[in-house]
Amino acid sequence: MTDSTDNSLWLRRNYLFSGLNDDELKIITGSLQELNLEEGRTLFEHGHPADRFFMVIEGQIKLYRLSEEGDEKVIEIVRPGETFAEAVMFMSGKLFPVNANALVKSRLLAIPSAVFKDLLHKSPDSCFRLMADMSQRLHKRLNEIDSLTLHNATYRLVGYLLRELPENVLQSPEIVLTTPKHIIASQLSIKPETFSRILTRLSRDGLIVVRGNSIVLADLARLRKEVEL
Amino acid sequence: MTDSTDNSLWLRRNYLFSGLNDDELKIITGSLQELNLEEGRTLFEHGHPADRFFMVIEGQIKLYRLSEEGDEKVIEIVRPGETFAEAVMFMSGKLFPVNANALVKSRLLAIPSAVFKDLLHKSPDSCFRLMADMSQRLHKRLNEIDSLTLHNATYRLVGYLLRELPENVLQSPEIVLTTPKHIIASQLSIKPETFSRILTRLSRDGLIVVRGNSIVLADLARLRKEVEL
DNA sequence: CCACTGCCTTGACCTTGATCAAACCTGCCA
DNA sequence: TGGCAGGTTTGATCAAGGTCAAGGCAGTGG
Repeated sequence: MTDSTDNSLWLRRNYLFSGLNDDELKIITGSLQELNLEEGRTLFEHGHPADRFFMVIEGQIKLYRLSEEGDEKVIEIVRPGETFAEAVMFMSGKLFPVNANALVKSRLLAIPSAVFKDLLHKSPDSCFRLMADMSQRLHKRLNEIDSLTLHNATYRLVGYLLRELPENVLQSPEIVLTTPKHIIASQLSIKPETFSRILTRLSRDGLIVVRGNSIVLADLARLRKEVEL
Repeated sequence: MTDSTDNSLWLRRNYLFSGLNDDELKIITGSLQELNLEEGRTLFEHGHPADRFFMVIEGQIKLYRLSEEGDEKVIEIVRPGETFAEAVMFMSGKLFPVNANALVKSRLLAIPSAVFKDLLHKSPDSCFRLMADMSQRLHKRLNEIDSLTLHNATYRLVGYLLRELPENVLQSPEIVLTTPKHIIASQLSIKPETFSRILTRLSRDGLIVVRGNSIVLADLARLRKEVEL
């Protein structure tokens, strides 16, 4: 059952909307649209006009770019609770800068930019939240450029594994990949073959143990050293 | 002679401050600090606390990252009229995400984040300007990631040349490099040797004519085709 | 006017990761 | 249950761009 109460709960949970009062929230929930996407369906395409942004409720949305030859670079996998394309409304032209499609059956909320913008106009506080959000994204992109230019494929992969590790390191350091390996590879700008080879090398050296989608970080200390130096 | 009148002119000229009324502008000009940097001097370092952001009045500021081994990746060259590090004030931690130093003798204005933030609190309009600014930067970074992962060194270099070309294509399509070639190379994530080799190849093929810092784009049509396909 | 320094170019060689091709799983559905 | 499809692994080879080393070419200051 998805009613607007559910939706406001989802919104509330996200930092972007956490400062809104009940009236403001009602304006948003009243204006938003629920979308259901089957696996593989396209949400929008690079260069198309954008008049709304999105929050994922369920599933996974793949944001990616294509080269002229059709090569795909995955920019991000958006997961439940997260928003995307909210910065587009401030771009001149307001065109989506990436393609988006559903990696698996997904449910999302579409928030009309105009409605949200109205709200921002009246609430510097919400502006500040959005700016915090944007500066964080900016920082993430900077770090990606850094790791693409200053570091090699192994570094990127090990960095990814360590970031995937939940906070409480106490329990057994196991990661379960929730996305096909070739998608993760593309996010890291590595070809699937190379991705696989790096995993087998790390296994051979005893740093990790791979079984299917499960990767146990067997030697955290050495893995950490790998990305520090 | 640099007085506060001069400074407000510089500010006014930048989109970020263009919406401020005279009182607001006076608050800023009253709080800002002028900095003079000799060639090669460091303005700030990656990871250091940030409580202000900057506008370049004169000179060139190099923003860059360093790897553990000391390799340098130039993120951006900031030129007169442009601001930088204004997004940092919204990051948790508020640490500079890059290093900054003066490529040549430079003069800049330092704007205290707290003062500007106060102003933003009272002016959604200014917030919108800043958000436009940030979303544009976000887009630029995305395009850089795109060209790093989906395109090769020649593509990046040709793209750079075409972007450097002034709007009025009528006049002779000559570019004068205002920065040492190895700095441009680093911006494009190319080694100086490779940069040089690509230039000589493009020359040999008749696409450009290089003489020192001057590059004439001799065959615009073919150059454009190079980046489209 | 010379020599020093920093930048750029050129050449020979090397390394990382890409490409191409084939085999291998594993889950799914007929 | 058998076969098909998608994803993954493995092997052999390739190529783009990096590395190392040596010269060349200014511009600058003594």
